[in-house]
Amino acid sequence: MNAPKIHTHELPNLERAENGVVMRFAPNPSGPLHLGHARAAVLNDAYVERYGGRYILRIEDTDPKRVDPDAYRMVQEDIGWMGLRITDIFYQSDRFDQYYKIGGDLIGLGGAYVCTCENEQFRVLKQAKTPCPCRGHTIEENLELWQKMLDGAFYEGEASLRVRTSLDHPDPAMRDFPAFRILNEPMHPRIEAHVYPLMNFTVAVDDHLMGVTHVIRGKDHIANTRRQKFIYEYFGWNEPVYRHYGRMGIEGVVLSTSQMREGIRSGMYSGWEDIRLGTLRALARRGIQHEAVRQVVLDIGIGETDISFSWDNLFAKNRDIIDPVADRFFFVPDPVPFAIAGATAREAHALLHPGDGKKGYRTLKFEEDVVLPGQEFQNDVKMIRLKDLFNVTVDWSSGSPLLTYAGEALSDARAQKAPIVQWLPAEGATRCTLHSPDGDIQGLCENTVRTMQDKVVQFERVGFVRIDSVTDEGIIAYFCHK
RNA sequence: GCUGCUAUAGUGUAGUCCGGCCAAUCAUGUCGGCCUUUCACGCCGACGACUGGGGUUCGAAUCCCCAUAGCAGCACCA
Repeated sequence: MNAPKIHTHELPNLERAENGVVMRFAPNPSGPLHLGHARAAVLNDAYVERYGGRYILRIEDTDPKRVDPDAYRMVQEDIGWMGLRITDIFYQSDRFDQYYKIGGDLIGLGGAYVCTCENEQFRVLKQAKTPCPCRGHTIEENLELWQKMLDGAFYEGEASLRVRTSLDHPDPAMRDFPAFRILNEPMHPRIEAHVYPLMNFTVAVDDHLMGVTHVIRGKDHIANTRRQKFIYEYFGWNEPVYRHYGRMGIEGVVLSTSQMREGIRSGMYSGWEDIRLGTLRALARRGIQHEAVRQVVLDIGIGETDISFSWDNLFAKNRDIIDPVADRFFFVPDPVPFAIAGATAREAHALLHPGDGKKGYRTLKFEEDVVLPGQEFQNDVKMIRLKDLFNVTVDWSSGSPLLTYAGEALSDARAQKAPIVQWLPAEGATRCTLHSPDGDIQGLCENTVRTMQDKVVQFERVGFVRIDSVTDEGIIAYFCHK
């Protein structure tokens, strides 16, 4: 066995980071974390690790429509699984009073105005670079309207606070974007509010108040960064260093939380842990190690190129970690019973790990009746070696295969190019269902696997699996990768 | 439509800022071989890329221009 050769691309250095950094991971608690979150979380974590400093977890729960009360817990669990070195935790829902105050300050600076236009009407005016009537309010009028908003004088959609940018800005996305809105429902799970701040406002305010020095986030935030800079400018705050990495598409899975939620609701998926999902808990259930996720994310880096995530690359990292430590066991898919003629009862000893004899071996009793993988008999094999036991010849003359003891010598099996297959005693094996993304496989496995709950083992000639549960009914395992 | 970002092998990535050391790195993948009582691991070998077109230059993956493609934003989501 060799030490796992982990070589990961070095992340580029960050400017203005020599004296330490303050960075943040800021998820929306709408569901559990997935691979997309892991990228942001790990990248930031790695830089805090490199430069030293604080790593802030900021729960961005300012949209009650997109808050799942369970997600507060799930996000924490997922962060724990990833092993992030979080030093500070903030909930934006605890900070509304500050946002209101600073919103008022921004109005006082002439940087924001209360807009009571209809949304669609404003959109049209904006495209035409034309100010809406509300833009002409004086600061005093705005302050008054703002107070009315806070006092509940407006209903949902009737008023918003907009940041005054530049109406002839070439990018329509920059023109007078909203900072607060009014929402009458749903109720926020943690607080009572009807004036809700929007992310471009809270992010700018919080990044400043929390002393964030470096922001690493996806390219989809480039426009938001530019919007947030307007707020920095009004207040004269120092901007953090921004880096935006490219979009990451993931082959074969839905990453959108709302789509996953819908799939779960409709029964298409069993839950957030369904192994067909890209959630971290789904990966963990299959036996993907958090360190493999970290490595693959660091390997991908912070390039601005849009990329497609490759499961192969993740599996390779995971295999590097798992292969040296995973115990080996026999699993017989599609088990077919056979009686071996001419063999004497005995015990077979098979290494728990072929590269590490110190781990010892497991013992399998042979007493004439065994089960073998059905697919080994699809073509007319003449000889098979039962691994760690002996050779058998296969006689097809009666139509169905008859197996007869054919000696111990491995060299005979080699000479005959006999397949070496996993086997189990017909009496003394445990039922095992192996769930894989491609479907379920029924089979039998060694009884010892009963002691391996939550561990990742290798089913020889099948692949690495995680033992999910052990009951009187049998074992449930999840296929990880070859 | 407007605005912006990106463009190296099947996938990820190095090199691009400061042109020559790049007939382009490493990993993964695929194929072949060796090793092996697993179709795992390990070892050896092969395959495979600078989006296209102009320009600057003695010389361009690297600089400039144009084109094309992909992505994102233009939400009272994050």
